Amino acid sequence: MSGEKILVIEDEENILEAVRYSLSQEGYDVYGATDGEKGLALAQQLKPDLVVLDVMLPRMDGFEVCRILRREMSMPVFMLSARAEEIDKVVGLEIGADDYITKPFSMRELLARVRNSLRRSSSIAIDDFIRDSGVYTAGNLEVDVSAHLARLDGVELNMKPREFQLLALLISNKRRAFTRDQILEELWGYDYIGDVRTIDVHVRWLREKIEKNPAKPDKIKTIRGIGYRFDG
Amino acid sequence: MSGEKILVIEDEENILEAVRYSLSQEGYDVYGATDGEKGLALAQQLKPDLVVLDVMLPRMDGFEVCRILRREMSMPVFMLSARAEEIDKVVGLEIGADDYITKPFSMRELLARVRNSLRRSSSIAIDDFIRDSGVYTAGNLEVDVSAHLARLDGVELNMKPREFQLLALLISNKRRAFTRDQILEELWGYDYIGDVRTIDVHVRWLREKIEKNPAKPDKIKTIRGIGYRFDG
DNA sequence: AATAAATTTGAATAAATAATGACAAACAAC
DNA sequence: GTTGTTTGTCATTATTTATTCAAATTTATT
Repeated sequence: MSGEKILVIEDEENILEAVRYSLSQEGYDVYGATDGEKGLALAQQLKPDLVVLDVMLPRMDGFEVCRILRREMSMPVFMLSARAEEIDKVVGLEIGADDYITKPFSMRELLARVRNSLRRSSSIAIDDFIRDSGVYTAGNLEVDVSAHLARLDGVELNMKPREFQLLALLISNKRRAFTRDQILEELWGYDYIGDVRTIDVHVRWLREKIEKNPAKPDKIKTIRGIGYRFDG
Repeated sequence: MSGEKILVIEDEENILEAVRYSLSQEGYDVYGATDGEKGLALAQQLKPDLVVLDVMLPRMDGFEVCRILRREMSMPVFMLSARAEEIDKVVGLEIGADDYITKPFSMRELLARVRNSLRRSSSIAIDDFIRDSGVYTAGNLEVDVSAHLARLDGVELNMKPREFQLLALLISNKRRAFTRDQILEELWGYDYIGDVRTIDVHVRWLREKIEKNPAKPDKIKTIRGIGYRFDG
Protein backbone atom coordinates (compact mmCIF):
# COMPACT_ATOMS: atom_id res chain seq x y z
CA MET A 1 0.00 0.00 0.00
CA SER A 2 1.86 3.07 -1.15
CA GLY A 3 0.54 6.30 0.23
CA GLU A 4 1.58 9.74 -0.75
CA LYS A 5 4.98 10.94 0.32
CA ILE A 6 5.22 13.67 2.88
CA LEU A 7 8.42 15.31 3.97
CA VAL A 8 8.56 16.89 7.41
CA ILE A 9 11.36 19.34 8.10
CA GLU A 10 11.51 20.18 11.78
CA ASP A 11 14.39 20.42 14.18
CA GLU A 12 12.58 19.59 17.39
CA GLU A 13 12.69 15.88 17.62
CA ASN A 14 9.52 15.56 19.62
CA ILE A 15 7.48 17.47 17.15
CA LEU A 16 9.02 15.66 14.26
CA GLU A 17 8.23 12.33 15.82
CA ALA A 18 4.69 13.26 16.77
CA VAL A 19 3.94 14.54 13.32
CA ARG A 20 5.60 11.64 11.66
CA TYR A 21 3.65 9.20 13.75
CA SER A 22 0.28 10.76 13.11
CA LEU A 23 0.80 11.06 9.41
CA SER A 24 1.96 7.48 9.12
CA GLN A 25 -1.14 6.39 10.92
CA GLU A 26 -3.13 8.02 8.18
CA GLY A 27 -1.34 5.96 5.63
CA TYR A 28 1.18 8.44 4.28
CA ASP A 29 4.81 7.66 3.70
CA VAL A 30 6.58 10.09 5.94
CA TYR A 31 10.17 11.25 5.73
CA GLY A 32 11.92 13.57 8.14
CA ALA A 33 14.77 16.01 8.15
CA THR A 34 16.11 18.07 11.05
CA ASP A 35 17.66 21.02 9.35
CA GLY A 36 17.00 23.19 6.35
CA GLU A 37 19.80 22.00 4.14
CA LYS A 38 19.14 18.34 4.66
CA GLY A 39 15.47 18.96 4.17
CA LEU A 40 15.98 20.72 0.91
CA ALA A 41 18.28 18.02 -0.40
CA LEU A 42 15.83 15.33 0.60
CA ALA A 43 12.98 17.16 -1.03
CA GLN A 44 14.82 17.41 -4.29
CA GLN A 45 15.58 13.77 -4.22
CA LEU A 46 12.21 12.46 -3.02
CA LYS A 47 9.86 14.77 -4.82
CA PRO A 48 7.33 14.43 -2.02
CA ASP A 49 3.65 15.17 -2.53
CA LEU A 50 3.63 17.62 0.33
CA VAL A 51 6.13 19.32 2.63
CA VAL A 52 5.61 20.34 6.24
CA LEU A 53 8.18 22.93 7.11
CA ASP A 54 9.13 24.58 10.36
CA VAL A 55 10.00 28.26 10.13
CA MET A 56 12.88 28.18 12.58
CA LEU A 57 15.47 25.75 11.37
CA PRO A 58 19.21 25.41 11.78
CA ARG A 59 21.44 26.04 8.79
CA MET A 60 18.73 27.41 6.55
CA ASP A 61 15.46 28.82 7.70
CA GLY A 62 12.06 27.65 6.57
CA PHE A 63 11.36 30.64 4.40
CA GLU A 64 14.52 30.15 2.47
CA VAL A 65 13.79 26.48 1.99
CA CYS A 66 10.29 27.30 0.88
CA ARG A 67 11.48 29.84 -1.61
CA ILE A 68 13.87 27.42 -3.21
CA LEU A 69 11.36 24.62 -3.24
CA ARG A 70 8.89 26.89 -4.88
CA ARG A 71 11.27 27.70 -7.63
CA GLU A 72 11.88 24.09 -8.47
CA MET A 73 8.81 22.14 -7.59
CA SER A 74 5.12 22.58 -7.14
CA MET A 75 3.94 20.51 -4.24
CA PRO A 76 1.98 22.10 -1.41
CA VAL A 77 4.10 23.49 1.42
CA PHE A 78 2.78 23.91 4.94
CA MET A 79 4.67 26.17 7.26
CA LEU A 80 4.77 25.71 10.99
CA SER A 81 5.61 28.63 13.12
CA ALA A 82 5.81 29.48 16.75
CA ARG A 83 3.50 32.42 16.73
CA ALA A 84 1.15 34.30 14.57
CA GLU A 85 3.30 37.44 14.62
CA GLU A 86 6.28 35.61 13.32
CA ILE A 87 4.30 34.76 10.27
CA ASP A 88 2.76 38.19 9.99
CA LYS A 89 6.19 39.65 9.49
CA VAL A 90 6.77 37.67 6.39
CA VAL A 91 3.36 37.37 4.92
CA GLY A 92 4.25 40.40 2.89
CA LEU A 93 7.23 38.53 1.59
CA GLU A 94 5.00 36.34 -0.48
CA ILE A 95 6.88 33.22 0.19
CA GLY A 96 4.21 31.15 -1.36
CA ALA A 97 3.44 28.60 1.27
CA ASP A 98 0.07 26.99 0.88
CA ASP A 99 -0.85 27.05 4.49
CA TYR A 100 0.43 28.37 7.76
CA ILE A 101 -0.08 26.54 10.97
CA THR A 102 0.84 28.18 14.22
CA LYS A 103 2.19 26.35 17.22
CA PRO A 104 0.93 24.92 19.30
CA PHE A 105 -1.21 23.25 16.76
CA SER A 106 -3.34 20.24 17.28
CA MET A 107 -2.57 17.14 15.38
CA ARG A 108 -6.18 17.04 14.41
CA GLU A 109 -5.81 20.33 12.64
CA LEU A 110 -2.64 19.37 10.83
CA LEU A 111 -4.10 16.07 9.69
CA ALA A 112 -7.25 17.67 8.44
CA ARG A 113 -5.36 20.24 6.44
CA VAL A 114 -3.00 17.73 4.96
CA ARG A 115 -5.88 15.49 4.07
CA ASN A 116 -7.71 18.34 2.43
CA SER A 117 -4.74 19.46 0.50
CA LEU A 118 -3.82 16.07 -0.87
CA ARG A 119 -7.33 15.03 -1.60
CA ARG A 120 -7.51 17.41 -4.49
CA SER A 121 -4.75 15.73 -6.36
CA SER A 122 -5.68 12.17 -5.60
CA SER A 123 -7.80 10.06 -7.85
CA ILE A 124 -10.38 8.83 -5.41
CA ALA A 125 -11.15 12.41 -4.64
CA ILE A 126 -14.42 13.71 -3.48
CA ASP A 127 -15.49 16.23 -6.03
CA ASP A 128 -14.73 19.73 -5.04
CA PHE A 129 -18.30 20.49 -5.68
CA ILE A 130 -18.40 24.07 -4.64
CA ARG A 131 -16.10 25.11 -7.42
CA ASP A 132 -17.52 22.52 -9.70
CA SER A 133 -20.07 24.16 -11.90
CA GLY A 134 -21.59 21.04 -13.31
CA VAL A 135 -25.22 20.19 -13.69
CA TYR A 136 -26.24 16.84 -12.34
CA THR A 137 -29.40 14.98 -13.13
CA ALA A 138 -31.02 11.90 -11.79
CA GLY A 139 -34.39 11.02 -13.18
CA ASN A 140 -36.73 13.91 -12.64
CA LEU A 141 -34.21 15.72 -10.49
CA GLU A 142 -31.83 18.32 -11.76
CA VAL A 143 -29.16 20.04 -9.73
CA ASP A 144 -27.25 22.99 -11.03
CA VAL A 145 -24.44 23.50 -8.60
CA SER A 146 -23.12 26.80 -9.82
CA ALA A 147 -26.59 28.29 -10.02
CA HIS A 148 -27.31 26.84 -6.63
CA LEU A 149 -30.55 25.56 -7.89
CA ALA A 150 -32.44 22.32 -7.92
CA ARG A 151 -35.49 21.37 -9.95
CA LEU A 152 -37.87 18.48 -9.64
CA ASP A 153 -39.93 17.78 -12.73
CA GLY A 154 -38.83 21.15 -13.96
CA VAL A 155 -40.13 23.08 -11.00
CA GLU A 156 -37.69 24.85 -8.80
CA LEU A 157 -37.23 23.50 -5.32
CA ASN A 158 -36.91 25.80 -2.41
CA MET A 159 -33.90 24.48 -0.61
CA LYS A 160 -32.21 25.56 2.50
CA PRO A 161 -28.46 26.05 2.21
CA ARG A 162 -27.54 22.94 4.14
CA GLU A 163 -29.94 20.83 2.24
CA PHE A 164 -28.50 21.99 -0.99
CA GLN A 165 -24.95 21.33 0.09
CA LEU A 166 -25.85 17.86 1.13
CA LEU A 167 -27.67 17.15 -2.08
CA ALA A 168 -24.84 18.56 -4.13
CA LEU A 169 -22.28 16.46 -2.34
CA LEU A 170 -24.24 13.29 -2.76
CA ILE A 171 -25.40 13.75 -6.32
CA SER A 172 -22.01 14.83 -7.53
CA ASN A 173 -20.67 11.57 -6.20
CA LYS A 174 -23.35 9.21 -7.31
CA ARG A 175 -23.10 5.66 -6.13
CA ARG A 176 -20.44 6.45 -3.68
CA ALA A 177 -21.31 5.60 -0.10
CA PHE A 178 -20.53 8.32 2.40
CA THR A 179 -20.19 7.77 6.09
CA ARG A 180 -21.74 10.37 8.32
CA ASP A 181 -18.28 11.36 9.43
CA GLN A 182 -17.22 12.01 5.89
CA ILE A 183 -20.25 14.15 5.27
CA LEU A 184 -19.66 16.10 8.45
CA GLU A 185 -16.06 16.71 7.57
CA GLU A 186 -16.89 17.67 4.03
CA LEU A 187 -19.74 20.06 4.70
CA TRP A 188 -19.37 21.16 8.27
CA GLY A 189 -15.58 21.20 8.34
CA TYR A 190 -13.04 19.13 10.16
CA ASP A 191 -13.30 21.07 13.37
CA TYR A 192 -17.02 20.90 13.70
CA ILE A 193 -18.17 19.42 16.93
CA GLY A 194 -21.54 17.91 16.75
CA ASP A 195 -23.79 14.97 16.68
CA VAL A 196 -23.47 12.72 13.66
CA ARG A 197 -27.18 12.04 13.85
CA THR A 198 -27.72 15.51 12.57
CA ILE A 199 -26.99 14.07 9.18
CA ASP A 200 -29.96 11.76 9.47
CA VAL A 201 -32.23 14.68 10.02
CA HIS A 202 -30.99 16.59 7.03
CA VAL A 203 -31.31 13.52 4.89
CA ARG A 204 -34.87 13.22 6.00
CA TRP A 205 -35.70 16.76 4.97
CA LEU A 206 -33.98 16.25 1.69
CA ARG A 207 -35.94 13.12 1.04
CA GLU A 208 -39.17 14.88 1.73
CA LYS A 209 -38.34 17.24 -1.08
CA ILE A 210 -36.89 15.00 -3.72
CA GLU A 211 -38.30 11.55 -3.15
CA LYS A 212 -41.66 10.42 -4.39
CA ASN A 213 -42.02 8.31 -1.31
CA PRO A 214 -39.63 9.49 1.39
CA ALA A 215 -40.16 6.33 3.37
CA LYS A 216 -39.06 4.25 0.41
CA PRO A 217 -36.38 6.41 -1.12
CA ASP A 218 -35.04 5.56 -4.53
CA LYS A 219 -32.53 8.37 -4.74
CA ILE A 220 -30.85 8.72 -1.37
CA LYS A 221 -30.37 5.24 -0.06
CA THR A 222 -29.50 4.38 3.50
CA ILE A 223 -26.51 2.12 3.87
CA ARG A 224 -27.01 0.66 7.25
CA GLY A 225 -23.93 0.76 9.38
CA ILE A 226 -22.26 3.16 6.97
CA GLY A 227 -24.27 6.16 5.93
CA TYR A 228 -25.92 7.28 2.74
CA ARG A 229 -25.49 7.00 -0.98
CA PHE A 230 -27.09 8.69 -3.95
CA ASP A 231 -28.34 6.27 -6.55
CA GLY A 232 -29.29 7.66 -9.89
CA MET B 1 -20.08 -3.48 29.17
CA SER B 2 -16.53 -2.28 29.16
CA GLY B 3 -16.27 1.26 27.93
CA GLU B 4 -13.12 2.84 26.76
CA LYS B 5 -10.63 3.98 29.35
CA ILE B 6 -9.97 7.67 29.75
CA LEU B 7 -7.34 9.16 32.01
CA VAL B 8 -7.83 12.70 33.26
CA ILE B 9 -4.82 14.51 34.66
CA GLU B 10 -5.84 17.74 36.35
CA ASP B 11 -4.84 19.28 39.62
CA GLU B 12 -7.95 21.32 40.31
CA GLU B 13 -10.21 18.95 42.11
CA ASN B 14 -13.41 20.62 40.97
CA ILE B 15 -12.57 20.35 37.35
CA LEU B 16 -11.27 16.83 37.73
CA GLU B 17 -14.45 15.74 39.40
CA ALA B 18 -16.68 17.47 36.93
CA VAL B 19 -14.89 15.96 33.99
CA ARG B 20 -14.75 12.58 35.59
CA TYR B 21 -18.44 12.65 36.33
CA SER B 22 -19.48 13.69 32.86
CA LEU B 23 -17.31 11.16 31.12
CA SER B 24 -18.54 8.38 33.38
CA GLN B 25 -22.09 9.31 32.55
CA GLU B 26 -21.24 8.70 28.94
CA GLY B 27 -20.13 5.20 29.74
CA TYR B 28 -16.39 5.63 29.76
CA ASP B 29 -14.16 4.18 32.43
CA VAL B 30 -12.56 7.26 33.89
CA TYR B 31 -9.40 7.45 35.94
CA GLY B 32 -7.94 10.54 37.53
CA ALA B 33 -4.59 11.87 38.62
CA THR B 34 -3.76 15.20 40.23
CA ASP B 35 -0.18 15.74 39.24
CA GLY B 36 2.00 15.07 36.28
CA GLU B 37 4.12 12.31 37.72
CA LYS B 38 1.22 10.30 39.04
CA GLY B 39 -0.61 10.84 35.83
CA LEU B 40 2.24 9.61 33.74
CA ALA B 41 2.71 6.52 35.89
CA LEU B 42 -0.98 5.76 35.73
CA ALA B 43 -1.02 6.17 32.00
CA GLN B 44 1.81 3.75 31.53
CA GLN B 45 0.05 1.22 33.66
CA LEU B 46 -3.49 1.65 32.33
CA LYS B 47 -2.84 2.24 28.68
CA PRO B 48 -5.96 4.37 28.39
CA ASP B 49 -7.68 4.98 25.09
CA LEU B 50 -7.47 8.71 25.55
CA VAL B 51 -5.83 11.19 27.91
CA VAL B 52 -7.16 14.57 28.99
CA LEU B 53 -4.28 16.62 30.26
CA ASP B 54 -4.09 19.98 31.96
CA VAL B 55 -1.18 22.17 30.91
CA MET B 56 -0.38 23.51 34.37
CA LEU B 57 0.35 20.66 36.70
CA PRO B 58 2.43 20.25 39.83
CA ARG B 59 5.60 18.19 39.67
CA MET B 60 5.62 17.85 35.89
CA ASP B 61 3.83 20.07 33.46
CA GLY B 62 1.40 18.91 30.83
CA PHE B 63 3.70 19.42 27.90
CA GLU B 64 6.33 17.27 29.50
CA VAL B 65 3.80 14.55 30.21
CA CYS B 66 2.52 14.80 26.69
CA ARG B 67 5.98 14.50 25.24
CA ILE B 68 6.73 11.37 27.19
CA LEU B 69 3.37 9.84 26.46
CA ARG B 70 3.88 10.52 22.81
CA ARG B 71 7.17 8.76 22.82
CA GLU B 72 5.79 5.64 24.39
CA MET B 73 2.18 5.33 23.40
CA SER B 74 -0.14 6.42 20.71
CA MET B 75 -3.48 7.31 22.19
CA PRO B 76 -5.03 10.70 21.52
CA VAL B 77 -4.05 13.41 24.01
CA PHE B 78 -6.26 16.40 24.70
CA MET B 79 -4.70 19.36 26.39
CA LEU B 80 -6.61 21.70 28.61
CA SER B 81 -5.25 25.13 29.14
CA ALA B 82 -6.34 28.15 31.08
CA ARG B 83 -6.25 30.55 28.21
CA ALA B 84 -4.76 31.11 24.86
CA GLU B 85 -1.98 33.18 26.38
CA GLU B 86 -0.91 30.38 28.61
CA ILE B 87 -0.23 28.36 25.56
CA ASP B 88 1.57 31.27 23.97
CA LYS B 89 3.97 31.34 26.89
CA VAL B 90 5.14 27.87 26.18
CA VAL B 91 5.12 28.20 22.48
CA GLY B 92 8.22 26.81 21.02
CA LEU B 93 8.11 24.15 23.63
CA GLU B 94 6.77 20.81 22.90
CA ILE B 95 3.60 20.11 21.12
CA GLY B 96 1.93 17.18 19.61
CA ALA B 97 -1.38 16.99 21.38
CA ASP B 98 -4.30 15.93 19.27
CA ASP B 99 -6.48 18.71 20.44
CA TYR B 100 -6.37 21.80 22.57
CA ILE B 101 -9.27 22.94 24.65
CA THR B 102 -9.05 26.27 26.38
CA LYS B 103 -10.65 26.94 29.71
CA PRO B 104 -13.31 27.75 30.46
CA PHE B 105 -14.71 25.01 28.33
CA SER B 106 -18.15 23.59 28.35
CA MET B 107 -18.53 20.01 29.35
CA ARG B 108 -20.60 19.54 26.28
CA GLU B 109 -17.74 20.55 24.08
CA LEU B 110 -15.30 18.26 25.82
CA LEU B 111 -17.69 15.35 25.56
CA ALA B 112 -18.33 15.96 21.93
CA ARG B 113 -14.66 16.08 21.11
CA VAL B 114 -13.87 13.00 23.09
CA ARG B 115 -16.69 11.14 21.44
CA ASN B 116 -15.56 12.21 18.01
CA SER B 117 -11.98 11.30 18.61
CA LEU B 118 -12.72 7.87 19.93
CA ARG B 119 -15.27 7.15 17.27
CA ARG B 120 -12.71 7.90 14.67
CA SER B 121 -9.93 5.80 16.03
CA SER B 122 -12.17 2.83 16.60
CA SER B 123 -13.33 2.56 13.03
CA ILE B 124 -9.94 2.50 11.43
CA ALA B 125 -9.81 -1.23 10.88
CA ILE B 126 -12.90 -1.25 8.74
CA ASP B 127 -11.95 1.84 6.84
CA ASP B 128 -8.82 0.06 5.86
CA PHE B 129 -10.36 -1.73 3.03
CA ILE B 130 -13.09 0.68 2.38
CA ARG B 131 -10.29 2.99 1.37
CA ASP B 132 -9.19 0.31 -0.99
CA SER B 133 -12.07 1.10 -3.24
CA GLY B 134 -11.81 -1.28 -6.10
CA VAL B 135 -14.48 -3.28 -7.80
CA TYR B 136 -14.12 -7.01 -7.51
CA THR B 137 -15.85 -9.60 -9.63
CA ALA B 138 -16.16 -13.34 -9.53
CA GLY B 139 -18.41 -14.93 -12.10
CA ASN B 140 -21.85 -13.44 -11.78
CA LEU B 141 -20.91 -11.61 -8.60
CA GLU B 142 -19.75 -8.05 -8.49
CA VAL B 143 -18.61 -6.15 -5.40
CA ASP B 144 -18.12 -2.41 -5.43
CA VAL B 145 -16.44 -1.47 -2.21
CA SER B 146 -16.72 2.29 -2.47
CA ALA B 147 -20.42 2.13 -3.27
CA HIS B 148 -20.76 -0.48 -0.60
CA LEU B 149 -22.76 -2.54 -2.97
CA ALA B 150 -22.85 -6.06 -4.31
CA ARG B 151 -24.66 -7.38 -7.34
CA LEU B 152 -25.48 -10.89 -8.43
CA ASP B 153 -26.32 -11.28 -12.10
CA GLY B 154 -26.65 -7.54 -12.17
CA VAL B 155 -29.25 -7.30 -9.45
CA GLU B 156 -28.41 -5.49 -6.29
CA LEU B 157 -28.07 -7.60 -3.20
CA ASN B 158 -29.36 -6.40 0.08
CA MET B 159 -26.47 -6.99 2.39
CA LYS B 160 -26.11 -6.52 6.10
CA PRO B 161 -23.05 -4.56 7.20
CA ARG B 162 -21.20 -7.53 8.54
CA GLU B 163 -22.00 -9.63 5.55
CA PHE B 164 -20.65 -6.99 3.29
CA GLN B 165 -17.47 -6.59 5.27
CA LEU B 166 -16.92 -10.28 5.23
CA LEU B 167 -17.55 -10.56 1.53
CA ALA B 168 -15.31 -7.62 0.81
CA LEU B 169 -12.51 -9.10 2.85
CA LEU B 170 -12.74 -12.48 1.21
CA ILE B 171 -13.22 -11.39 -2.36
CA SER B 172 -10.47 -8.83 -2.18
CA ASN B 173 -8.18 -11.65 -1.17
CA LYS B 174 -9.27 -14.36 -3.54
CA ARG B 175 -7.73 -17.77 -3.05
CA ARG B 176 -6.33 -16.82 0.26
CA ALA B 177 -7.53 -18.93 3.15
CA PHE B 178 -8.49 -17.07 6.29
CA THR B 179 -8.73 -18.62 9.69
CA ARG B 180 -11.69 -17.59 11.77
CA ASP B 181 -9.34 -15.79 14.08
CA GLN B 182 -7.88 -13.80 11.26
CA ILE B 183 -11.31 -12.79 10.13
CA LEU B 184 -12.29 -11.80 13.62
CA GLU B 185 -9.19 -9.73 14.02
CA GLU B 186 -9.59 -8.10 10.65
CA LEU B 187 -13.26 -7.20 10.89
CA TRP B 188 -14.12 -7.20 14.55
CA GLY B 189 -10.84 -5.84 15.83
CA TYR B 190 -8.04 -7.46 17.71
CA ASP B 191 -9.63 -6.94 21.07
CA TYR B 192 -12.97 -8.45 20.28
CA ILE B 193 -14.14 -11.06 22.72
CA GLY B 194 -16.55 -13.49 21.22
CA ASP B 195 -17.30 -16.85 19.81
CA VAL B 196 -15.40 -17.74 16.65
CA ARG B 197 -18.44 -19.71 15.53
CA THR B 198 -20.06 -16.41 14.81
CA ILE B 199 -18.05 -16.41 11.63
CA ASP B 200 -19.72 -19.60 10.50
CA VAL B 201 -23.09 -18.01 10.87
CA HIS B 202 -22.16 -15.00 8.83
CA VAL B 203 -20.68 -17.22 6.15
CA ARG B 204 -23.96 -19.01 6.04
CA TRP B 205 -25.95 -15.81 5.49
CA LEU B 206 -23.51 -14.84 2.80
CA ARG B 207 -23.72 -18.13 1.02
CA GLU B 208 -27.45 -17.96 0.96
CA LYS B 209 -27.17 -14.73 -0.94
CA ILE B 210 -24.36 -15.35 -3.34
CA GLU B 211 -24.19 -19.08 -3.94
CA LYS B 212 -26.38 -20.93 -6.37
CA ASN B 213 -26.43 -23.85 -4.01
CA PRO B 214 -25.41 -22.76 -0.52
CA ALA B 215 -24.90 -26.34 0.56
CA LYS B 216 -22.39 -26.84 -2.25
CA PRO B 217 -20.69 -23.49 -2.38
CA ASP B 218 -18.45 -22.70 -5.30
CA LYS B 219 -17.46 -19.23 -4.16
CA ILE B 220 -16.84 -19.34 -0.45
CA LYS B 221 -15.18 -22.65 0.23
CA THR B 222 -14.79 -24.20 3.64
CA ILE B 223 -11.27 -25.23 4.47
CA ARG B 224 -11.82 -27.77 7.15
CA GLY B 225 -9.71 -27.20 10.21
CA ILE B 226 -8.70 -23.78 8.94
CA GLY B 227 -11.49 -21.48 7.91
CA TYR B 228 -12.74 -20.11 4.63
CA ARG B 229 -11.48 -19.07 1.28
CA PHE B 230 -12.99 -17.24 -1.66
CA ASP B 231 -12.50 -19.01 -4.94
CA GLY B 232 -13.23 -17.06 -8.08
C1' DA C 1 -18.63 -48.75 9.83
C1' DA C 2 -17.85 -46.44 14.20
C1' DT C 3 -16.03 -42.63 16.39
C1' DA C 4 -14.49 -38.13 16.95
C1' DA C 5 -14.04 -33.60 15.30
C1' DA C 6 -15.59 -29.85 12.75
C1' DT C 7 -19.16 -27.44 10.31
C1' DT C 8 -23.81 -26.23 9.06
C1' DT C 9 -28.26 -25.01 10.22
C1' DG C 10 -32.27 -23.18 12.82
C1' DA C 11 -34.21 -20.46 16.13
C1' DA C 12 -34.24 -17.31 20.17
C1' DT C 13 -32.52 -13.32 22.24
C1' DA C 14 -29.87 -9.25 22.68
C1' DA C 15 -27.97 -5.30 20.68
C1' DA C 16 -27.37 -1.72 17.42
C1' DT C 17 -28.97 1.55 14.13
C1' DA C 18 -32.11 4.53 11.70
C1' DA C 19 -36.54 7.10 11.17
C1' DT C 20 -39.44 10.16 13.21
C1' DG C 21 -41.48 13.97 15.77
C1' DA C 22 -41.04 17.68 18.79
C1' DC C 23 -38.24 21.14 20.62
C1' DA C 24 -34.57 24.66 21.25
C1' DA C 25 -30.90 27.40 19.64
C1' DA C 26 -28.75 30.21 16.20
C1' DC C 27 -29.16 33.27 12.56
C1' DA C 28 -30.98 36.66 9.38
C1' DA C 29 -34.20 40.08 7.83
C1' DC C 30 -36.80 43.53 8.90
C1' DG D 1 -35.39 44.47 19.23
C1' DT D 2 -38.91 41.40 16.98
C1' DT D 3 -40.15 38.06 13.82
C1' DG D 4 -39.55 34.34 11.05
C1' DT D 5 -36.53 30.94 9.15
C1' DT D 6 -33.04 27.72 9.28
C1' DT D 7 -30.29 24.58 11.74
C1' DG D 8 -29.11 21.41 15.24
C1' DT D 9 -30.38 18.37 19.29
C1' DC D 10 -32.71 15.00 21.71
C1' DA D 11 -35.86 11.35 23.09
C1' DT D 12 -38.92 7.86 21.35
C1' DT D 13 -40.22 4.36 18.37
C1' DA D 14 -39.59 1.04 14.85
C1' DT D 15 -36.63 -1.80 12.46
C1' DT D 16 -32.82 -4.42 11.33
C1' DT D 17 -28.87 -6.99 12.50
C1' DA D 18 -25.57 -9.58 15.43
C1' DT D 19 -24.73 -13.12 18.48
C1' DT D 20 -25.21 -17.25 20.96
C1' DC D 21 -26.51 -21.88 21.61
C1' DA D 22 -27.88 -26.41 20.55
C1' DA D 23 -29.17 -29.92 17.38
C1' DA D 24 -28.24 -31.93 12.96
C1' DT D 25 -25.09 -32.94 9.52
C1' DT D 26 -20.93 -33.64 7.33
C1' DT D 27 -16.13 -35.06 7.05
C1' DA D 28 -11.94 -37.33 8.38
C1' DT D 29 -9.69 -41.14 10.67
C1' DT D 30 -9.11 -45.55 12.58
